[in-house]
Amino acid sequence: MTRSGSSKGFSDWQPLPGWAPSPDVLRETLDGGQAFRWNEANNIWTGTWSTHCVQLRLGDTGLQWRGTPGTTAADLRRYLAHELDWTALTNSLPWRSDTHLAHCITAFPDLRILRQPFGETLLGFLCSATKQIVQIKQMVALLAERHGQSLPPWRAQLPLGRGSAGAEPSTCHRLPTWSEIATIPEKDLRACLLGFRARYISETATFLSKHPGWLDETEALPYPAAKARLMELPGVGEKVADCVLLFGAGKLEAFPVDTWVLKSLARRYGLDGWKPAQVAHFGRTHFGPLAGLAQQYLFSWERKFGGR
DNA sequence: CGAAGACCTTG
DNA sequence: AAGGTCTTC
Repeated sequence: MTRSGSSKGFSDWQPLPGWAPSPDVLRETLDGGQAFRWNEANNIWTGTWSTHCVQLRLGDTGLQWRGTPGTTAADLRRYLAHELDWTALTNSLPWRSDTHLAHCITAFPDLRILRQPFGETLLGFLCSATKQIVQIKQMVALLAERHGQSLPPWRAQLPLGRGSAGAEPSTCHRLPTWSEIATIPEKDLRACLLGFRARYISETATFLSKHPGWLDETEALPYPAAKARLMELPGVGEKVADCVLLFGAGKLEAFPVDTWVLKSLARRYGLDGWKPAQVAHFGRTHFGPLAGLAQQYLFSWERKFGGR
């Protein structure tokens, strides 16, 4: 390695104009439950999606990035949904008539919704049932490490003897594709700490490998049709389908109702005792066509400040 | 239909 | 109990 400033096969640091989140909001966006493949060390975030591995840091001049060869600024901008005007989108939420929403927005300025690869998002949220983010990240990391292709630029760069065990997680492996997962025995999936989710993932993989194009077609459908189709998959209910469409397809009208959103609406909107389906209906009508973005503000606030 | 239980595993 | 889904009373 002779290029100055590079390490582990990365390019040099480059500015990424157009987004200036605080450290907390950067963390909330990358590691707040939308995605499960970002890890922070020494104020540097390392993340992987598709065949891309990228690092982000907040310097004096703003957000900077570097990536493995083959990863362009355009790849990163797409992942970060950089082409959307998030200030304008947030401004169009009904915060003027909703003081709690206004409060949440103020608490997480510049929060945004990621645009992750559709299939990988599905895999992540199939792992998510009754699990916390740390555990979901653990499962996904094991899947990548044990069953995903390693990303070439990193392989030769890994230190032979690691100083501190586990300091660098599986960020140098891509996730296995659905066709690859279809060939993995269920017991090997369970060995990745998937538990009962292993059967869902295995059956989904079998279906998807027999129906090439099915995922792409689903992603391209309008929200209601896409959601109905996703819910045909084993292990995909309302909540998972909405998460996949919101975080992996840019469908900002999707309004996932998990325990945090349930708590938020019960506590801050007086919807105590309402069931998830009722809360979902309230959310879509009250927050409008960008309900998913509103959901993310409520979710982040409730998790960070709401307690219990 | 709507409310419980089961489903894996770990902190 | 944990960011659910599916099956069964």
